[in-house]
Amino acid sequence: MDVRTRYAPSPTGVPHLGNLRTALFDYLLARHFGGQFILRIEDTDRTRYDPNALQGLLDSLTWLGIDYDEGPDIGGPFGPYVQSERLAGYQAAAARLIEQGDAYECWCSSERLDAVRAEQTRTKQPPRYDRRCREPQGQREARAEAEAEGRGHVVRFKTPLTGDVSFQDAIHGEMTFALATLDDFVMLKSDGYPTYHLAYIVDDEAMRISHVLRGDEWIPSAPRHMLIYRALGIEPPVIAHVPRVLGPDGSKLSKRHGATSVFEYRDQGFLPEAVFNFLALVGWSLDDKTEIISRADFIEHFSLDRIVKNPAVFNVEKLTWMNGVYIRDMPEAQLTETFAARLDADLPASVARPIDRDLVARIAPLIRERVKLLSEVAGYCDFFFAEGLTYSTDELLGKAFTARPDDAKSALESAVIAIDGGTWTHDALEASLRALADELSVKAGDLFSLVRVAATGKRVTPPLFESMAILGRERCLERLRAAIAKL
RNA sequence: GGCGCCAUCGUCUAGGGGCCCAGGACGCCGCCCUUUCAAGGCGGAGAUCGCGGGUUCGAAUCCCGCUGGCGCUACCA
Repeated sequence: MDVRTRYAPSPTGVPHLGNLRTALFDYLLARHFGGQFILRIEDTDRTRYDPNALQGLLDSLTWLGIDYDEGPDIGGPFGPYVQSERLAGYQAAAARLIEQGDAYECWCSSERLDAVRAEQTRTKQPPRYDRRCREPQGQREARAEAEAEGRGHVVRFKTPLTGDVSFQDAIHGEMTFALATLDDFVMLKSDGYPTYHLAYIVDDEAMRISHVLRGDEWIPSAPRHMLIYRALGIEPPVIAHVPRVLGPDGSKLSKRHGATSVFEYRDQGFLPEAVFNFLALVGWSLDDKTEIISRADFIEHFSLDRIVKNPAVFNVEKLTWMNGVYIRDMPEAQLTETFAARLDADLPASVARPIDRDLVARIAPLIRERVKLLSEVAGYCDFFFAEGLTYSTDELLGKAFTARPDDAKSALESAVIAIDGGTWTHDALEASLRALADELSVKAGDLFSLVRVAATGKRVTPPLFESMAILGRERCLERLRAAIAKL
């Protein structure tokens, strides 16, 4: 069997991490079996439609490196890949179901539906459609009312009143539901658009989808879908209800938990490779110990039966750690390019553009193991680029010299003398300053801190002597003298 | 209210009757390394496997009940 999976998001806003995780599983499954991964846009809800969302959807997949074989922007043999352009198919399916006696027109007004539900809720009855239009008599009356008011109708599925429906879920196993608890759900809305239930089934069939992965909030709807498959004579695809991604408080991941959009993570400086790795590991694992897994290995080893059933809380801390791992493991050329691009965005306008690639290439090895997020890069190395340093005398003196600024001043003066004539290399600088500390009977660390702030304007920096070496003799001495002048 | 899903360290997870008085990772704590901060190394705390029954010589693992969390119950997906 050809494995064909799809990611079928609704263009209603910014792509959500939870959806993307499911998309990732779809992608991995398709690639694992050498099949196809399809992108389909489910824009059947005109009230929530956001014209800007499509681009976001596309961009999020591109950023994560999840490539699809068929989709709205690239076409494919089963297009169009946008549901609003496939209305005829849903309408035909609905018509066929009516003809078969598996569905019927419902002319009830939403006001009546609301009233019915309100009454049911009040009397502690399960709220659901009372099936007025399921009977010819009721339907005639409702239709007359509707036509008098100029309203249209919906098409509802005629759910059998008794019996069970069962289906096999690839993750949960066999599931059985009593039909008596279901109602006659809407398949086609009065605006002629289908609901999800009809639309996805018609499209999956048309697009030869073999596996459906979706959030487990769909489980309660699955029996309806089985009914439609049966009525339409369609062999259901493999269905896998995957656990959802939750916020730290155990509720649905949402805005108030922080970033839910990939773009926010991208902007904070997470690497797509890290997000990919992390996301693939929420709800799935390779074994009992492997955390860092390449895309190729995910594809090689991915399988539905290692997806867990329970929901997962999104753990940004672990993502952040993982991002650091990916930064540390990145090839140097790529690292330089990544850092440079980020610096280009983060460094103040006063720094000349383009950012000096050679300089970044020299700095990158010094800071790579300190950086967990790209957003931290500038903070670690802006002093290499900036001209004027801003720091307070307190910062300069630190704990060691706060009580004796004069000693600090003379120490810096001696430092200038000690290093000015020597060779300007890491080793030479360190040797001179260590000797000086000895000579002054000052702790090496204290002297280094003093020089560090003078040279970089910060108390926390990349390794001092390497930094000074990169800074160069002129700029470094100039900064030390500026520090002396402050004291 | 009805229907359903889920349940192992704070979090992500391994485990599928004896290998588990439960392994790994993040985070946390300590030590080492060390010019700051990291990274790295070593070590530690942290889970009576939600609770109660049952099956079994033996249960985190199988069964039942309960509890809890979550979801669905729309002309949203």
